[in-house]
Amino acid sequence: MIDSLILNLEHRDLLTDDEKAHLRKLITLERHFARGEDIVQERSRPRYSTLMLEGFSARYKLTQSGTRQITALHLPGDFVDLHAFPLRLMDHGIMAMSPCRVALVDHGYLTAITEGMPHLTRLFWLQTLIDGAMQRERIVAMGRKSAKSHLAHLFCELFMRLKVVNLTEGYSFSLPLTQQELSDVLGLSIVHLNKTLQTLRRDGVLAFESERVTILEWDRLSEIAEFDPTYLSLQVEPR
Amino acid sequence: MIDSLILNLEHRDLLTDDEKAHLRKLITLERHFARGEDIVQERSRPRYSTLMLEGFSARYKLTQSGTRQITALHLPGDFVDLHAFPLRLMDHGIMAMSPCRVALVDHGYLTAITEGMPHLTRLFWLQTLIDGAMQRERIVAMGRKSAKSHLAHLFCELFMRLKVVNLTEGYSFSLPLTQQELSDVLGLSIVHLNKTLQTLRRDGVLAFESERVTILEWDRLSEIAEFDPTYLSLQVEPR
DNA sequence: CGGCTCTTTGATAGCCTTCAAGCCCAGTGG
DNA sequence: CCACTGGGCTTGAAGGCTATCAAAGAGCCG
Repeated sequence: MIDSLILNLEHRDLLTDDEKAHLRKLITLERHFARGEDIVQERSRPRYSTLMLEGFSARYKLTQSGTRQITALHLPGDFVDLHAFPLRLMDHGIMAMSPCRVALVDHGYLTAITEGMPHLTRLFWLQTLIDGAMQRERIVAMGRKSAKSHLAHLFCELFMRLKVVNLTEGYSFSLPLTQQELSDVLGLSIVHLNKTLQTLRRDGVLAFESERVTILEWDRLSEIAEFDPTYLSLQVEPR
Repeated sequence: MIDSLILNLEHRDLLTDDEKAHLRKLITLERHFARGEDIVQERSRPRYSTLMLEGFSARYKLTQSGTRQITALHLPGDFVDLHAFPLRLMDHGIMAMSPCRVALVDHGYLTAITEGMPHLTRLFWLQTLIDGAMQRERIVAMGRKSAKSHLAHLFCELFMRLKVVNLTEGYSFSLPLTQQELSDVLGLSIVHLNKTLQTLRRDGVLAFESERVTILEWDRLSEIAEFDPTYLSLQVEPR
């Protein structure tokens, strides 16, 4: 159940048995969301944080003109909404991109962790910092890379993150996003996203059909993306 | 000395005298950096975190082709590099954009805070989450707003943040950035940044000369920017 | 008065958006 | 079983925003 979160954390630091036990106690309340449903609404004040157990979700904002920008994608094992704990008031929404199963973790319980389990606190903090690092990569890609490179980068990142939680099969993984949704991640129009995707396919580095991505040539893809996984902090060390 | 950080935190939650006393003890080592100097280098493993006391600094990444993207600007009172504490290995650099005075805070001391001062820990965590919120705003602006709107948004944000630490005079503030540097923040070419800046000047909403910004019409500027300060978490409440 | 960096301007090219329409496919209902 | 329907995908064309190239003005410092 909670295994994905533990996998996520254990890729960054060692966990004691006691800490794992506490993590397992996190999940007292579970909820399901249908594709397209809001998991957390903008301007709400959640009293619990949500942890992804199954499915994909997205952090997003809408502009006045009604366009959408997705600022982050969240996978099983991501503590999606740890942000709401210190932030209190949500400045953005979180939507289920596929059928989702999530755990709701009461903020009172999180407060208790900050008061009694400093190491676990630092690891939770770390998770939100890695979110920040991923956002910085997105900013760099949006500002200084081509659409093709940006898209390649996104696939590289998703592959690495899904691998951590054992959701890859070889160089292939499930990605339940439409091209419209992908374009909202990259900040491109759907037409241009489609054409960019096709250049990657034509180059033979990638296949993407029926919600499944297969990376055909990792080396060329990561070269196109200028992908350097340092920012994902995938090293076990004392934190 | 440490006043700016305290101002920053006190705009988000109440601090006890004991907490303030601990904050004042943070600064044991102070350093100066010249404009253009690296405060923290990419791929380094800092043993201390840096806190801005005076001046502006920028978080940046370079691409293979040598272009630069600035992912965040940091002002006095910003705990710039709290990130390095749980992240350990820097995936980006931090550069002084003006002469800077910074405090170096030993990570051992921060660990002690996470172990003995849970509320202060949550407030430090909050600071990094606000950094994340600002990055999300940048992503939205880069992906779904025009250059003009994005630039206007940056000025709105800087104004609000500088106001918190008493570095504004009326609607005016010092901004020691060249247009080249501004263009690296927005992910635009310097030529286009210049032309965009001039449309804001021509509209009469803003003046920017000799490193000083004056907002002439806040309402119109924030309308152009679609600026909503919610993401800055400028509310005092229990965290 | 140079020499430097920063700013500004003009011209051209290209990436990306928008608009529009056709295609594919799965689900639905007759 | 098959036409119908709707969402998602694909393609083409035209236009606009932004990048690049180039060069001239402006301000500062030695």
